[in-house]
Amino acid sequence: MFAEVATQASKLRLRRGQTLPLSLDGRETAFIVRSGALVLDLTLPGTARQVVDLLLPGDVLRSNFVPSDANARLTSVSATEVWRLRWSVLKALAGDDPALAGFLETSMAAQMARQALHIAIIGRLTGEQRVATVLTDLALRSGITLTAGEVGFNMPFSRRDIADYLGLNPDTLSRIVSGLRSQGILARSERRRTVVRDVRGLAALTPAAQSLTAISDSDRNKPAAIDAA
Amino acid sequence: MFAEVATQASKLRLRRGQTLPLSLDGRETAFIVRSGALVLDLTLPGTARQVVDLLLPGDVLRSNFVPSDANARLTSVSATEVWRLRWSVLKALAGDDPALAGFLETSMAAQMARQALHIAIIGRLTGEQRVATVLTDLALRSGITLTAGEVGFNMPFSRRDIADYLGLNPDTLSRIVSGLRSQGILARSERRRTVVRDVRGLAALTPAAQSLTAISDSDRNKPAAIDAA
DNA sequence: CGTGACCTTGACATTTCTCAATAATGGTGG
DNA sequence: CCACCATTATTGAGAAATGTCAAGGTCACG
Repeated sequence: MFAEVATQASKLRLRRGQTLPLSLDGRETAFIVRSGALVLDLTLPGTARQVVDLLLPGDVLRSNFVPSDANARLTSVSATEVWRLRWSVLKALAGDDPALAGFLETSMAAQMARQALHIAIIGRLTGEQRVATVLTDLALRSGITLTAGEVGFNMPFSRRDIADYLGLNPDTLSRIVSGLRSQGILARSERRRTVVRDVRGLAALTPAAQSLTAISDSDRNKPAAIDAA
Repeated sequence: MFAEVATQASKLRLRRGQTLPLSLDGRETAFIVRSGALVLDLTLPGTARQVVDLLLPGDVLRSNFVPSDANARLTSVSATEVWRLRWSVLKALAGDDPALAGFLETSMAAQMARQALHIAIIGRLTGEQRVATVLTDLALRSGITLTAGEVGFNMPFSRRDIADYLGLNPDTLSRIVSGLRSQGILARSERRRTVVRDVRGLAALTPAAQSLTAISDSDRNKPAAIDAA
């Protein structure tokens, strides 16, 4: 379904750490993540940065989804392929292709719902609950079952990225992760990879487990996932 | 521009405290706030509720903007008029009316941007900064200038609503508000009304002042505001 | 004029942050 | 392939912010 989009988009290949400008010559821009991972962050004056979204393959971002004036950045955290095009162009394509229009609308609604959940997570969960939540989320979105109860996934995000996503300090996050390891929930894993030893135990720690599963299930039907599979 | 929508929507009049179901017979629903104020909240199992959005006249909400499985509620906090219709119907109307389509798209992008800001506020600001932020926001969105530097606005939201919006507890919020009063930034005001004595002083307390002003300025151009004026 | 909801405030508990020291990791040039 | 360096991660101790609990006050409404 992305064939038409592919002809119109610039295909950007980014290395770890590269930052993309959010808008091109002041006009609204759309980004489609094809592979790798990026973070969208926002830094209010005088405060620590806040990661607003972790973007994985299939995610769509519009520059207007970010407060226009704010100091927002889109940064790749691994080798990444991103398609970029003017929003007006993508919208025109969607006008001719109901499947694409539906995909964009669903994707956007899902993103909004995800943001709402993110607010509840940051606003109301304890540190440990937040960490359990993001790990569960990543496991659902990009995990591979290793053995019964064990799931592994790539972890392109640094401690700082995850901490900033959760509204915690890196120090606090590190302590919490150590705690999860000593509880036997996480394995002592390599740098850019996480292994969850006890998926049920992890899920039991997060009040959002059910919501995440629901979002994940509805995502499985989305064209991008099928397209990528 | 809402003439056509008006013929299709059910016009709901709610009293303070009434809760609306978010979806009608399982299908996606759209709400347009015409007067009054509502809160959209979300409660993860075993945690305090989190208010995800404060809805004021002109705001548009779609039921899919909320995690489907989550325990979400839309509650009126004052006498309110809300238009409700199926999203499919509203979408069809937008298909025939580019102005409406544009309005919906802008409104949605603004809402997403607002959510992103909300995440940064909850994730990274101190209690006092959060309170200053929400007061500035309300002053910009619904305030009336009284004298130079003084702005008044209706405050339909309870302490609990605001606390839940900011991810604080009501006790802490109350302490912070008392502190702002003793600093001379807020006036000792009536129950459902707030008077800001020193708008500049208040704005100086929030790192998000500039972002809020930017959003507010772009909002002034939106049809609903003009329409309501 | 009594009742319940909402708000304020104090004392204390808990969580998270800050700062600093140390360790581990990954990339680079010799 | 190794030594070095910058970056990232871990951990401890103490500080600061926020939460919890409890008591009392205020307000609106019947």
